[in-house]
Formats: sequence, C-alpha cells, structure tokens
Amino acid sequence: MAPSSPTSTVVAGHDQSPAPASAIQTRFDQQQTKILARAAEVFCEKGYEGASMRDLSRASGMSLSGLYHYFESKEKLLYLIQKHTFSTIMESVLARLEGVRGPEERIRTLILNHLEYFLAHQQAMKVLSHEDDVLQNALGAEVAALKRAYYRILIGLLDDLKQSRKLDFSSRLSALSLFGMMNWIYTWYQPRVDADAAQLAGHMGDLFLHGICEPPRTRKIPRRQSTGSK
Amino acid sequence: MAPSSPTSTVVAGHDQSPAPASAIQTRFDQQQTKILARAAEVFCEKGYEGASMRDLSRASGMSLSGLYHYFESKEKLLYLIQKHTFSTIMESVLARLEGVRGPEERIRTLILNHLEYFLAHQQAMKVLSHEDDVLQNALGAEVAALKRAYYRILIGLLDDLKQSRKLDFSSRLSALSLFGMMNWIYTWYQPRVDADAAQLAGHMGDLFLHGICEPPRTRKIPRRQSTGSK
Amino acid sequence: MAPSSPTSTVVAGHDQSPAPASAIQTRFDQQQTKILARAAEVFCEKGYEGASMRDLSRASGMSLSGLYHYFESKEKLLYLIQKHTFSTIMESVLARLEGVRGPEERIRTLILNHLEYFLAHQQAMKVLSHEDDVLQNALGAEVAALKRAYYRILIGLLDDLKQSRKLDFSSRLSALSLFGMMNWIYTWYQPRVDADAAQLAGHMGDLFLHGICEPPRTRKIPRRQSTGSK
Amino acid sequence: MAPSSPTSTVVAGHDQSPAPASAIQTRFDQQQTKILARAAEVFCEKGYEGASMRDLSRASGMSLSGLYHYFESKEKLLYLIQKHTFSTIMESVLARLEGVRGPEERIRTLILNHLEYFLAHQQAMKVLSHEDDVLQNALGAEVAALKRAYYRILIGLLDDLKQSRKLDFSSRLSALSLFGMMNWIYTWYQPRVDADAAQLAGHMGDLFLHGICEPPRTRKIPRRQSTGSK
DNA sequence: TATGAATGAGTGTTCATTCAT
DNA sequence: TATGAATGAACACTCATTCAT
Repeated sequence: MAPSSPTSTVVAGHDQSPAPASAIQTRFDQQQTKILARAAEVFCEKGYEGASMRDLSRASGMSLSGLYHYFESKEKLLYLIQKHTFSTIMESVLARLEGVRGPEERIRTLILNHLEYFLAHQQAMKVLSHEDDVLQNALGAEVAALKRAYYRILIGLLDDLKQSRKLDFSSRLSALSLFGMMNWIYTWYQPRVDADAAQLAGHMGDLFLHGICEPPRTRKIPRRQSTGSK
Repeated sequence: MAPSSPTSTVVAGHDQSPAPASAIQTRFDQQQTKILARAAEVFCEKGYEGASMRDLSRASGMSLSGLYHYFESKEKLLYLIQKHTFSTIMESVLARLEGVRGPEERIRTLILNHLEYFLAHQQAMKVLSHEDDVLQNALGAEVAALKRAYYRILIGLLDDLKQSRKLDFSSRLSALSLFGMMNWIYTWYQPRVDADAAQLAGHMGDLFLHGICEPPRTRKIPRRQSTGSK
Repeated sequence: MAPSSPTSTVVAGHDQSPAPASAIQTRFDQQQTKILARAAEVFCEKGYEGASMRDLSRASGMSLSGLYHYFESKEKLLYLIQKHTFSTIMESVLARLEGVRGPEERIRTLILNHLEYFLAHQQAMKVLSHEDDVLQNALGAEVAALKRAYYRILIGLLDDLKQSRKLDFSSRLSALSLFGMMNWIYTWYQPRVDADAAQLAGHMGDLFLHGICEPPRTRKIPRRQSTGSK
Repeated sequence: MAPSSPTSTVVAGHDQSPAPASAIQTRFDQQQTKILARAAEVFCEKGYEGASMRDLSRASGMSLSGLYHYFESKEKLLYLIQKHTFSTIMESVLARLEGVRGPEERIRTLILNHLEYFLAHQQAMKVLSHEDDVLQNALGAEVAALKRAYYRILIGLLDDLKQSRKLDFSSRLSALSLFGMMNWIYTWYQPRVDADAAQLAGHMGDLFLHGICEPPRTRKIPRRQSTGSK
C-alpha cells in the first residue's frame, strides 16, 4: 500500500469534494454495493487473477451479464474496491486527526484508525494490500495517487514528531516499516486468537514508538546514526 | 511468511541432513536450476496465477512440453522455488547465529540475514511472501512447516531477550510485526533510492528494539500494559 | 449393454414419471438436441476417446465454447446420449409388451423392439454398446442401473417361458447370449446388404428360440444338462 | 470381429507358411513378447485411444524410447497384438477341426475353441473385439483379411450342416449371430460367477443349434421362412 | 433491469514421436 | 541395447467479454 515513489506533494486532498477530479462513478446503488462487497470477498479468497467473473457472478447471485450491466470490467471492479476502500480510510483518519493534538498521539491515532479499519474490512484491505500492482495505466495511477496521499499523511506526522522532539530518523523508512507491520496482519490475524484492533494498535504503537526494550544506557553515541548492526 | 498458527514445536529441523525427510527432489541440474530461476522471475513479475506456463516457457527459452519434462506441474515449480528459498534462508540464519552471543545481537543477526537474503533474491522472496497461500495440501503443508520453523527461531530469540532483561511483551505479536516490517519491503524497495541491506537492517533493528523515540520520562506505569492509545 | 452383476431387483422403473428420480436434465431444446445428435454421430465414428470436443464443435457448427454453454463436459454428453437412448428403448419395449400375451411372443416383441430401435438409431446404439464402461462414478452408475433394469425385463420374460413350458435353462446365460447376438450387429450390419429389422428379428428370434436345426431324435437325455460338447 | 464384407474366398491360408505374405515381423524375442502382453493388458483396460505410450512404458517397466526401440509405433503394437491373437486362434481351430467329423460336432469344436481361447486370453480378445475398426489402411486390411478367413471357416461349417441335413437358413446371419453371442462375453463374463469355457461352449452350442425351446408342434409351416414375429 | 447465447483467445497439461548418445 | 532430452500439435476446458433481447 505504501507507495514506491512518494514524491507527490499531495497531502490530504481526496475526492469527496463537490467537483470530483475523477470522472469515475463513486456513488453506488444497493445492487452495486452488494456486488462490490461480494467481489471483495472473492478477490480476497482467490486473488484477483484467480477469481473469475463467473465466480463473482455466482457469489453475487447474479448472471454474468448482469455483472457487466453494473460494472464494465473485472479490472474496474478491482479499481472501485480499492478506490472506495482507500477513500474511506483516508476520510476516516483525516476526520479523527482533527480532534487530536500532540505528534505521538496523532501517530497513534493513525495506527488505531488503520487497524480498526483493517480488521473491520479485512477482505477489502487484503485486496488493497495484496493486489497492489495489478491495476495498470490510468486506473492504477489513480489508486497509486490515493496511496501516496495516505502515505504522506503519516510522513507529515512523523516530520512533526521529529521537529517537536528534535529527533533524527528517516521518515520514509519508518513510515514504510510501520505500514509493513500493519498491512502484514492479513497474513496472520486470527480473530479468535489475536487481540482486537485497539489492543493491537496499542502494541504496535508502543513497538513503533519505543521498541521492545530500552536502549542500553552505556551507549552514548546517538542511536540513529548507526549504519548497520555490526 | 510468518505463520498464522505457530503451535508447532518444530524449531530448527530443516532438510539439509544426509537423509532428507522429504521425498521430493532437492538437487537440480543446470537446466532445472535455470528454469527455476526464470520461473521465480516470472512469478515475481506477474504473480503465480497471472503467469502462464507459456510465459515460463518463453522466459526459459524452452518449449512448453520441455518444461514438463523437468517439472511435473506449475504448482510444483512454485513449491520448489518456495521450499528452496526457505531452506536456504533457514540454513543461513542458523549458521550465522552460531557465532553470535547476546540476545539483542542475535536478533539483529536474524534481521540482517533476512534482509540481505531478501535483497539478494528479491524475486524469489517476493514469490515466497506474496504467493503465501497458493499451495494446497501436502505441498502447502510442507512449506508451511518450514515457515513455522523459521518463525519459531525468532520467537526463541525474543524469549531469550525477555528472560535475560526481565521484559514483558508478546513474542508472537512482536515477531509478526518484525516479519511484516521486513517482508513488506518487496512492495517499496528501490535499489537506487533505498539503503543497502546492512543499513536497512540497522534501521529496522533499532526501530524494532528501541522504537523511533524515547519513551516519555513521566510515565511510570509499565509500558506494555496499555490497551490502546486512548 | 447387458450388465455383469444383475443382482438388482429393479425391473421397470424408468424416469418418465412427472417427478423424475434423477436430478439431471432430461428435456433438451432444439440446439441441445442437435448437438446431442451430432455428438452421437462423432462418438460413433471415432469412439468416445478418439473424438475431440473440437470434432464435436465442428460437427455441430458451433464454437468450442458454445458447446460448453450447453453441456458441461464431454463426459456429460456421453452420459446424456446413453441415458436418453436407454430410456427410450426401455419405454418403448414396456409399451409394446403391454399388448402382447404369451411368453414366446413377448420375447419376440423384445427382440423386434431392440432391433428396430438399434437400426433406426444405429449411431446412438453403437455408442451405448461400445462405450459401455467409459462413464465413471455416479454417471456410470446411473446408466448401469438402466442397463440392469432393461436386462431384467428379458430375464423376466425368460423365466415366464421356463415356467409355462416346464423348461430348464439358464436365464442369465440365455439373456446375455441374446443381447450379444443383437448388439453385435453394429459391427457388421450393412443396410444395403442385410435384411431389415423385422426380418432380422424373425431370424434371431427363431435362432434364439429353436436354434438352427432340430435336436437329434435319438437323444433322450434332457438337452440342457450337457456340460460341453465332448 | 466378424467381417462386414465377407467376399474374400480366403479360407484357411494363414501366415505360418515358410514364406510369409506379410513383410511384417512375426517372431518376437522375450522383451518384445513381454511388451506385447503388457500392451494388451493396458489396451484392454483403457482402450486403444485411452491408453498412452507412457502407460505402456510404465506397464512394461521400460522407458518410453525403449518401447520405440522395439516397436515403431503405437498403431503397430495394436496391429501385432491383433494379428498374433487372430493367427493363434486360427491355427488352433484348424488343428482341432482335423480330428473331428460330423458338421454339428465341427461347429461345436469351433465354439469350444473360440471360447477357450477367449477366456484364456481375455485381454487380447477384448482388444481384438473392441478395437475392431481402429487400424487403418494396410495394417487394418491385413487384420480384416484374417478376420474374414476366420469367419469363412464358420461359414463353411454351416454350409456343410445345411447340405448334410437339407436345412435352409442364412449362413451369414447365423455365423454373425454366433460370433456376436460369443464375442459379447467380454462385456459380462465374471470368472467367479460364470461357468468355464467348456460349459459355456456347451450352452452356447445348444442354444445356437437347437434354441432354448422346442418349436411348437402345431406349426406345420417351415420355420425358417418367417419374416418377423408379427 | 437483467439475461441467455455465443465466442476467440487462452489455460495447464498430455500426446505420439524423434534424436543424440 | 536402451534412454533422457526435447518438441509441435493436440487435449478438455475456462477466460473475460459482447450482443440481441
């Protein structure tokens, strides 16, 4: 999910504005919403390539041609799932951040928001994470832009933290590590075994912010300048 | 890569012993080695489902039926790539750990080994990470067992650290977070932009062990008991 | 066609009842009927294994995938041909038998019905006779059940004859011999050379009932107890 | 097995003469004999089309190329099996007939010989019966000629019977019916259930010669002129 | 609004066979 | 005497998609 070339300066612009940048439909009727949900399930289970339109047809209780009546292609379905998911998680985090002050708490807010959404929409989020590079050209670019915008939110929070605490670390590397940590959960999370989103967010927030142990007292040299462990 | 249900007690048993537990071929001639390498490339680029045997045939400069002369199925190719990759990274980390004392340094050793191997064999490692749940039945079980064994090595190192420093954190959660952090790099790593394996390992080791910032002095309450940030 | 293990007691139950026992489609539209007819021709000419779906596609003037729109597999096509053929010949013989009294005449009725149907639907009947053991599992079992039911009709007629005339012969052996005699015609029958169904039925009926010559007058010992000719 | 167009006048010429008409090999070494036997088994079980050269290779414990070292093609294998089987049964019946006088006993001899051979070499005989029309061109013609010769032996015996007893029936129809009766056994014969060859020959001989019951006394009209049962 | 009919291109896999050794 | 390597053609079947209704 985190972008490869985060050079964009887009920070928080996401298309819920009255004049959408994208010409693509963003409002869905009941049928479409149902199809998208089923499609997310199937893509989640079988992967985008592994899922056939017939699978989707079967899963949504609709004829093959019915699917095409609502959505013009398989690729568009993936695009819409990814875009909708991304837009929602973006809206959500931006709304939450408005009420939170303090860089650390703001980072924790993003983590919590991410994990809550992830666990509440595991299937869609897996599709987002796992089918990251499937979409090509314009469609792919649009999702990539959303991803970049989301990424830059975290970068901004990290920069704020660095500034306010006079710290020195790579925002890029830290952000990507944090996203990795969080997005990876789709490979292992088991609702019956693992903690809920809030607890998970607590653990991952602690881990990300302070690590699993205190740094050794004897080391006087600033930690962040090490270039390798030996 | 990290397993969902790490209940197995397998720790370090991996089949490089003279009498291999698995009946499956583990030695390859020149042709087979070449095919496996090309297949890893193609799987990496297009995904397992998205790659066709014809793609593999083209990439390896061999006829479609020629491929089947060497490997009985597409699934077996994926299996062999995954198994060989996992076996190698396992062997490697076990060998390195023998020369290292101190729980923290041992964890850093695993991180360094993982990232060095990951970057040196990016394609195979992406296939390992991304096509995690494709293999079914016996083949899938065998790879899953390797994964579990690898996972348990890290768990062991974390338990050692906890014990020696009287710490209290979830080994499972920490291990899975670390693997997520590391495995996610296949989605963003750019050789020309990002640091090399050693530096990356340094950064991720620091992050994992000590976080990005000092814990606040005022907090007297043990960190690890928080259940969320609010 | 005659079954190997006629232990079933099914006699005349065949699914033309309003509520069919089998869940499998038995009504076909025009296209399906045409495809089935062409398929029977091709199976007849090349054998089931020897006929490819492309052959069937060509013969029915329809694209390969079009075929699959109507029938889910090659096996199902064979099954439907066999089942339909068997059902029809069964219905037909049962209807005819209702109007006939006297064991000998009833046997002659079955022979006539069999041969008339055989010659009128040579291709389908060859497919029935020649591809006897191709179908596996449920599909094969269903056709085998029909075959057994048909076989048991003849057995019943023979038992009636034995009882009414105080004869002693093996119904099983006689029935299987008669079926062999009749079914074998697909290997030799030439419309321009050989007699029509009625004449053939007359000849085979005579042969089956009375043989090609009078038994020798000198032999007083009951014929049927011989255990070989020497 | 019985020929469609028995116009040939060949009666008993079969190629064991010092100067074989056919240029094709008829003597086999141990390896070849073994391969032919295994091939007959596999053809019997899976059918000619359904059996692959790899199946034959596996069954004969020899590499695929090994097979081609001994036999030039799959078709040739079928040809050799069919030819050898036919030649043997022909030789056998001719030898036996030399010692038997009386038309009826000679017919019974042919029946016994046929069934004994059939049951002793069920697999090869099924291949003969079932894969009747697979062979094309020269190879097919050669086997067809053997078949015709064998058929004409029976025709000769029937003509003798007709002449000596002043009977009137169709030799062709009777011969083909008898062959059908006998050859069909591959579809139903079960060693544990059914009688042995001698008993079977007795039953089928009786059936063929005298039918299952006495002709009705009241009928004065010569039996053989009926043209159907109604 | 919704679907059955239909298809060209493609899927993984197997085929009988050849050839160098 | 015997085989591993290699292949072009074919296999049954599925794909995403279109179109008339």
